Amino acid sequence: MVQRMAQLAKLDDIVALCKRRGFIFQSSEIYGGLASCYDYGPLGVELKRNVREAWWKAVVKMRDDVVGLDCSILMHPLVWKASGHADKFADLVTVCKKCNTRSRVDHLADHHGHAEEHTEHVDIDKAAATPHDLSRKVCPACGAVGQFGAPMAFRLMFETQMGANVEDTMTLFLRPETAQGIFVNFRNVLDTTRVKIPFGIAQIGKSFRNEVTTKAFIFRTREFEQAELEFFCAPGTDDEWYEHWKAERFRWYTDLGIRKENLRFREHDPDELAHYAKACVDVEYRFPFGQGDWQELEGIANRTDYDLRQHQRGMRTVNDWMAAGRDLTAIGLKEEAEDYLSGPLSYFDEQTRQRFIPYVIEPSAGVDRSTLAFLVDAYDEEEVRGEVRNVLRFHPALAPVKVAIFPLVKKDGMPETARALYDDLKRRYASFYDEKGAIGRRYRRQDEAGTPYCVTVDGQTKEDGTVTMRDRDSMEQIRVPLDQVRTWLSEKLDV
RNA sequence: GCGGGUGUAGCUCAGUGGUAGAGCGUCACGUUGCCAACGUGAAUGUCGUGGGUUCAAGUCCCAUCACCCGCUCCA
Repeated sequence: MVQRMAQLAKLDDIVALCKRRGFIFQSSEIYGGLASCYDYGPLGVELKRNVREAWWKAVVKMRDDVVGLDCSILMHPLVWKASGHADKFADLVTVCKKCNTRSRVDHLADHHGHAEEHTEHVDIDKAAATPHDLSRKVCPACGAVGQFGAPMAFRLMFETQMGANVEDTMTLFLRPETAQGIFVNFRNVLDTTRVKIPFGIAQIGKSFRNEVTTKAFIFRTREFEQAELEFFCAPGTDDEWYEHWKAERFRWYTDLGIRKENLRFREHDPDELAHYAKACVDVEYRFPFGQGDWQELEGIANRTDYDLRQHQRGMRTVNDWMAAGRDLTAIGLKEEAEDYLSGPLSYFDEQTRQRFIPYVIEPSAGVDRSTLAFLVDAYDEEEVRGEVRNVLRFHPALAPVKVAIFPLVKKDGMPETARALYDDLKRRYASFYDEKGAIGRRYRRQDEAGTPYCVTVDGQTKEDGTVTMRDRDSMEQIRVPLDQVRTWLSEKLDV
């Protein structure tokens, strides 16, 4: 219990620090805020960019078998029919008046065990308007019969309208995941980049989900950023690649400074798996909120050949959709073709002379969640001479500012020398110059922003050409020749 | 959506129906010169928002927004 309180206090401290130092603000704050939405301030935007770049470097740049992509957020409505989101992302939910438990209407059974059939083509407005007889349904939580409130409709995808002319506007969805943009471009990439299976396509971008509840600061928000890789491989090699990406992705977090004891895998039980997934594991971080919960940072799934097969069905449904007046709820996906294995999204392997639908291993990471985890894990308070020192022990690659440059005092030519050094360093590293106030205060301010190194030009600089190099974590200082500062930093920072 | 809690300066928080406060931080000047130093001064408030009660509301009442905790939900 004591530990739990400490953890709760810790998240509060981090939220306060985020606000105080300009990492993360509530969205639309001066208007009273907008639920579940957050803005990244000057330091936060640098941190988040660094997280993205670290991911892109590890997943795309450092590999010969992965290429990048950046898709539009708005896509053809049938994409979401094929992916299953258009149906599964719209539910009717009711609340048991007795125990206040929420259940999906289509999951409720009466005491004979008959669940209402899950209709595949849900028009949420029609479904909400249709009377539902729940008088004999049993609450799965408390067993009460017929104690349900009126069903509430949930739209789990955001909708928007495309077209300025009211008469030919089309309802579109904001993507609930970036993955589908990759599947939809599989053929394009294959035809234009000379990639050969096994290979992956990576993308970082915003996604949107109308979560029923949001949670814990930026952990679960309705607008969020994903970093996703779809790695295409031959059936039969998928288990191997699944293990490969599990190891790669776990190591990415620990290489960037997440402590191993705060990170773990959680393998999904077979009955927990989505119907198309052969295996799925979450990379979880022990966040200091809730009960000190392990919470998902990233899911790594073996999605088999499901997605590409679904999109082959989707492609064949376009005419039906047009004929139905572009009404997504009025149609069903075309059945899978008999020769689907040689369909438009199949792959021909020249070595084995075989054609197949590739299997997909999908590491899907939450950028905002990772950013929060890096913040939480880096956060430290320590007592120095009776004072609390707040320090963010970021990995150099993630630190928003890499180096701060100070003149010890604002006279005797020190500002000029320091300024010249700053002008040189900023071309290579995110740098910060400060000549105001006591030196100790300037150091501490940088500790709180997570800046790994501070360089101070002092009286000795004029005499022997050296400056003080101060280390964030140990607070130790060494002297480095002015003209070797850049080299010295590159050894420490370019890791 | 339900239950509990919170909302006052940039941050942390005091504030008995009767003049809007403190500490920290920020800024300026001076001093000092390597770890949140000192002195002097300054700026900073839709008291979350909107109604109501009252001679008078930060304080009481109603509604609403946001955040936190617990349920619930969770491609």
